[in-house]
Amino acid sequence: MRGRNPFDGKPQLTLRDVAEQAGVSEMTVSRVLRNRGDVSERTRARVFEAARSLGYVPNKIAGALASNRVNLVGVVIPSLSNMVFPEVLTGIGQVLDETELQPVIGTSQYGLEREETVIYEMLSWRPAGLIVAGLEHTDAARAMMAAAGVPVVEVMDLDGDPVAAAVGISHFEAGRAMAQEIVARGYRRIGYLGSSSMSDHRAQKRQAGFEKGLSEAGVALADTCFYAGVSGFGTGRGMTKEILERTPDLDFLYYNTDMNAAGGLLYCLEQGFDIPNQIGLAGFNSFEVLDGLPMRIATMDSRRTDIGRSAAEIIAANALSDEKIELIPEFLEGNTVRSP
Amino acid sequence: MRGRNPFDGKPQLTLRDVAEQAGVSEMTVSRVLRNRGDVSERTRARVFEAARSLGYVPNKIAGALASNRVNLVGVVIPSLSNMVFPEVLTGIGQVLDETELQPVIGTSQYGLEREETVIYEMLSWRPAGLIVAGLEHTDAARAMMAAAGVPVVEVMDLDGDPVAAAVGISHFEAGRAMAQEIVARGYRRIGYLGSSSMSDHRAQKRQAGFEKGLSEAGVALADTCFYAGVSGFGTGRGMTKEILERTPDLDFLYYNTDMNAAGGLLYCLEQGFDIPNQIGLAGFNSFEVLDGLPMRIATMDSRRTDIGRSAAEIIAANALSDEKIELIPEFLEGNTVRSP
DNA sequence: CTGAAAGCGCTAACAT
DNA sequence: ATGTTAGCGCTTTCAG
Repeated sequence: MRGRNPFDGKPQLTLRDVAEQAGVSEMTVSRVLRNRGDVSERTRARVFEAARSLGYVPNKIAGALASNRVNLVGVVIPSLSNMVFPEVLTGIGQVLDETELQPVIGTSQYGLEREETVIYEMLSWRPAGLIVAGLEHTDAARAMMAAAGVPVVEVMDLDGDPVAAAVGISHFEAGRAMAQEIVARGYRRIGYLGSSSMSDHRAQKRQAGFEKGLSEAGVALADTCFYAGVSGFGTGRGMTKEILERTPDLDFLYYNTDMNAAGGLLYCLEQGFDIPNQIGLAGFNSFEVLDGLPMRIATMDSRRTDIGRSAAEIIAANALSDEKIELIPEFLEGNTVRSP
Repeated sequence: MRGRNPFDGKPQLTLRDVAEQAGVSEMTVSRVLRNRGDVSERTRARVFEAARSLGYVPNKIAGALASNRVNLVGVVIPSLSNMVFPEVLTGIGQVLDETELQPVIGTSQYGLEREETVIYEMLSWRPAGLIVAGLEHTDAARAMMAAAGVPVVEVMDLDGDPVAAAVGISHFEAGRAMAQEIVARGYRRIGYLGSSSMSDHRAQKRQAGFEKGLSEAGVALADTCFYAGVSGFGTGRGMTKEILERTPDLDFLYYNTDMNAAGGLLYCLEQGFDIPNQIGLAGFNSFEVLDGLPMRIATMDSRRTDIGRSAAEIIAANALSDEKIELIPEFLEGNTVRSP
């Protein structure tokens, strides 16, 4: 019985019921309820009254089938627990709220197989568009996206080969730019702290770009530290303690996210380190919630809301485009790095 | 053209196409693709191959209309930006992942009118169930929920009059219990710091319960401080500074959420206050991300994941129940309060 | 094990 | 300004 609707025995109200109640045809009711075509004011009022009094709720399934229109936009992200994704959704929502379109969210839990399933399920509802986080997908998922017949936008990342349109930043370049900033400020004994998960492709790319940037400046990464599990103050604190005990002469710590950096910052302050002189810190992802820490962590704003807005605009324009929109992350100096 | 599907000119594949390709009837294809009824192994293989090679994606809209079944569960929450709601979604997801059901998320942005619209839109897709955060709704929304004909569960809160089933905690009692803990630990000059928004009904209830608990112990709230906007370290820090400058002899600060409490904690530590002796702090909502702060904030776990799981179980059982499930929040002592 | 017919509730297109 | 007709793509039901 699972998933049975409506509850057996309680038939749903149809246009016909409203039409009878109002003494007009189904078609007229349909027009009134959708504000289509000319209907006399008198009839309008009668229909609305009939619908209201019966508690009629239209059946969008039937409407969608008949009209071949669905006002849903599928959005596939890895998770809602990582704050970056709700922020992308905020941007999407800002734009779609101005339209008839509604986002429908699905999560892949960082699994490519699962992502494929979610995309398949979403497309089976024939949405008006699809927004998918990241560029890494199974072949089948890419094929579905390519054949969707509606606007598809991949978001967050531009380091790779998008199926269709894409909006994001280059995480590789973001890492590289951070390396340049750090080296320019005189740091030389640099550690990287990040996730051991291979599924965080964007963090991987930042790390690669970071190492590239360092090596271009003739600096080698002095040490790395990885964690399994979720980012957070405890994680950042633990990693920081570990890497500094192993390599005490580090003068800079670059974290995969500000959440971990915040934990590291608190640890370093407790240890009495002189930040940013003795040791500097930087993260990624500028989280508003962290304003109010004892120091402002140097970071790079990944422009998540802008990315969401931009992707939603492509969908709203019903543009079957394959344009790539590269946003440039903003370096926020904070006060955990020395001046250049 | 907005919302038009599929893209004009690219007709969607139908069962008929697959049937022709496989040389069987539409009905047989339908059976194979849904694993229904007996189909010979040979036919199955042929059909799967045909579907795969064509890249066929079933049309759930047509399927839902014909079968009167929809495997979607509507979930209406105020926002995704406040971490408590994604955590409820996590619990819902854990349970629904074991079934055919899929959550579809809608946000009300803390607006009752908007919530009504979202509920209406969701019900118009004839979902298999509906989960709505909170007990405060417009009359129209309550009427729709009552007449939905599918399981409806209100979550998070039990202080009020649910339409049907409800799972949550009593925020009033949570506030009251916290007051008792604080008074039992000898604090007497107590301040409350929270949101000025009337839309956060649950925080309002906690505050009311808190004041009730204090007055039962013969203690009056010494001061209050409210903010507009979002919770975060900066907000908590700012409120804390303000209330302590105005009422320097406070010996306890109770915050509406751990996020604000964390900002307050950092401020108090910087000021050199002796926590928990000179001043104690407590919040609400135990966020894992905060593990790793210099001290563990006393708080109450609002059992958000359990709430989500429990609500999803009612939906998954297709139970048109009106049972109320009260979960009891757990007091977590941390080390920002004295021992009793 | 497979197929044919009927229709889900609504809307596009064409009347009037 | 309103009504009529014919499906949308699928599943249910009933026949074989």
